[in-house]
Amino acid sequence: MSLLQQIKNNPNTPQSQLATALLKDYAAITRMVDLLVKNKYIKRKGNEYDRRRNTLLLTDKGEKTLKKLKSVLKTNHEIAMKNFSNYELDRLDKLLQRLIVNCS
Amino acid sequence: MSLLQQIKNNPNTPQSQLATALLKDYAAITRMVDLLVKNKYIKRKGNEYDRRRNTLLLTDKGEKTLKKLKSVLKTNHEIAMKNFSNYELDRLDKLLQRLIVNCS
DNA sequence: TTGTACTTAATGATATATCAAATATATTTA
DNA sequence: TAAATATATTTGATATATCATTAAGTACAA
Repeated sequence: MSLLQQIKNNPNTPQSQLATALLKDYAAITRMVDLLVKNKYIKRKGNEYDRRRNTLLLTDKGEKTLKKLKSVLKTNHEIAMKNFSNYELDRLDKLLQRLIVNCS
Repeated sequence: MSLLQQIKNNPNTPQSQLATALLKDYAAITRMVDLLVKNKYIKRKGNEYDRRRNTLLLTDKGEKTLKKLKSVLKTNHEIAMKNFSNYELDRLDKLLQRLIVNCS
């Protein structure tokens, strides 16, 4: 999902950057892209200016699926956040941020 | 680690229970046990009363490693929890519990 | 007792991740 | 500009997880 979204936002995002965004390594991204291409969610095109790179384009199927995914994820998010006030959400966020800082 | 600890606490814990504890499936446990046996952290013995089951025993190597692991994990825990008061910890715990309930 | 259903663990097929090495292209430098 | 270096992606070997199936043992009712 985030992969499709990222690709949609910028078809020229280098895969290295996708890897960072998804917390995976390059190879994992290559293989995810392979799968998405194989299942016709995206198309791989050569990048015009740097022939090492790929330009990745969502197909119609990819666009449709992304829309559906978004709606499902929105619902899930609402379910997860049920009965949380903005204040509590902020509190949780801050506590987790501190945990992350401690661990890094 | 939790696997070694569980085994140490009760060599007769059925592997299904280990699976639940580690949030893995049976097959994963079988393979982890295989690996631990192969690398001589534990020994597999037949269970006296139910021949389908295994009794798993820590070797000396397993015991030693568990001790080291514990100390490392303790340190990590302290690092992660640095500057958290008991109150904050409780707060975090409660918020996360609610999240879990919402999602289940 | 025997036949049926349930449990426990192991295995096979497959999916997805990593690390290390290879490949292809771009960029820098001598 | 040629050679060295750097960057982007892919590929191969391997690790670890899952699901579905199988095998072996147990329990228990007819």
